[in-house]
Amino acid sequence: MNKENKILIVIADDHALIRKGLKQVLDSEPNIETYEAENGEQALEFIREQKPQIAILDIEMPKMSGFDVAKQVQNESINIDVIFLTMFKDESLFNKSMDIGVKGYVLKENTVSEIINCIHTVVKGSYYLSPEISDFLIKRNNRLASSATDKSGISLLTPSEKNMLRMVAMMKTNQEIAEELNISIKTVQNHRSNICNKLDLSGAHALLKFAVEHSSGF
Amino acid sequence: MNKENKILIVIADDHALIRKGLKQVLDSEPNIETYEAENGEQALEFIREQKPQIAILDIEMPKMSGFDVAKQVQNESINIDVIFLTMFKDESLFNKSMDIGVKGYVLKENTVSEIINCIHTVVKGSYYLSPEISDFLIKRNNRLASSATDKSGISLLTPSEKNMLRMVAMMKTNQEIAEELNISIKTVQNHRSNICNKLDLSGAHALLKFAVEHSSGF
DNA sequence: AATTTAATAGGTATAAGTACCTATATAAAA
DNA sequence: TTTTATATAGGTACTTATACCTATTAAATT
Repeated sequence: MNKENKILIVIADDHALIRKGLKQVLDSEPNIETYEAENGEQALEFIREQKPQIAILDIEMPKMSGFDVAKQVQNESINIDVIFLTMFKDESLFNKSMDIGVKGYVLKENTVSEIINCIHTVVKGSYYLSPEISDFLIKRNNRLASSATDKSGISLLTPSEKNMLRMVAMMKTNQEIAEELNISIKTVQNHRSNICNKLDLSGAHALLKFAVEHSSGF
Repeated sequence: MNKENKILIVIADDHALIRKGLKQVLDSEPNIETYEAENGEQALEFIREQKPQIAILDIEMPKMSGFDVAKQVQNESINIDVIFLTMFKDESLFNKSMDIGVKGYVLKENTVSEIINCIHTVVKGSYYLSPEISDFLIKRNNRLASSATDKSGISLLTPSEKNMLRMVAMMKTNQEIAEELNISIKTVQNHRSNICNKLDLSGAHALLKFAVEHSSGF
């Protein structure tokens, strides 16, 4: 089954030089067809109309950033793999990118062959990150998996409060927790309230979110 | 302060060809000194006696695997950065490697320049992974169950329903989702209802629980 | 042309969680 | 001994989510 009829790729970067260079590299590949956009708006328009399989987006762009394009694409449930091409090794930017489902994250400082590699990897359904970025990912992973980054305030909690958190993390309802511990549901609610105050949490599901994200740390 | 007096590196691989090639590449770098070992035992012996800063270990080796060397080094609390050089993109092997504190993971199929890059990154205190490997880490991070758990019925969902699930997994409230997508909260509620029916979920937090646990699968 | 699916939006009722209070018994600490 | 921290329980008001309903529009299928 030859399904690679042609991979249609939109390239969005406000620097003509990078855009042209990238286009030249990609055009030398068989089965790849490219379209250029010089800002996010143009890219999004093309994505909506032509439905390319892949979007290679510069993050920093006028009118609409690559980040905004990726978010919008996700909101509209458009089936496209997004690859970010950026100059900055910014950790929080990277984390946000992962949150909105970006499949590839390549640094401009890297070799041109890397972007080809990235495209092939993403087409196969995998993620691709520049190795310099993988450090962030490991840290991110370790943050979720270890109590070393314990500055969250969990140490302020009493034993029963920690126990409560454990059960909240299992997504048990207050009623279920109350029954399991043979205490009143009001007690459970009070514990939750107290925990929220100690951890400075507020709003719907705030505690549940915290509990799930830190479930390894208590 | 010139702290790079010389980086001492031990290379352990049972294939002389790879060993020599690697040595040649590294010796062309300034400030790097190499020692060769043709199996894990030799490598460990050298590590104990000469305390090199970095060990580049093939995982598959006779007598003692690179994996065993890394574990032993960790047990003896020897201060050394371990880089695995391997042929296999094996996910469980990679996960185990992360658990024993390996700092770099490079595939042999990759360019020789990658290993140089890896060494510099590791020396600076960061992690380095071949991009093909970072995919594993992302999956690990997304706390995925295997693709076998894919039988959960997610394939029954429409694109907007999957999108809804993504946002539910981020623990956004219906109100927040509605605002972000510029649709009525009732639409959001209906989507949730439909998803619950399709996935045969019911009860408090059932959807949220599902979404969080399967957040890698959509 | 008729039917189905997807996305949209509304109604009504109930259940669950959050916010902010008070209050008591007990054990540990100042 | 008085104070403080912890675990317990209740009240009240409000917000959010769930469970079933109906219904319209557009797009895709039959």
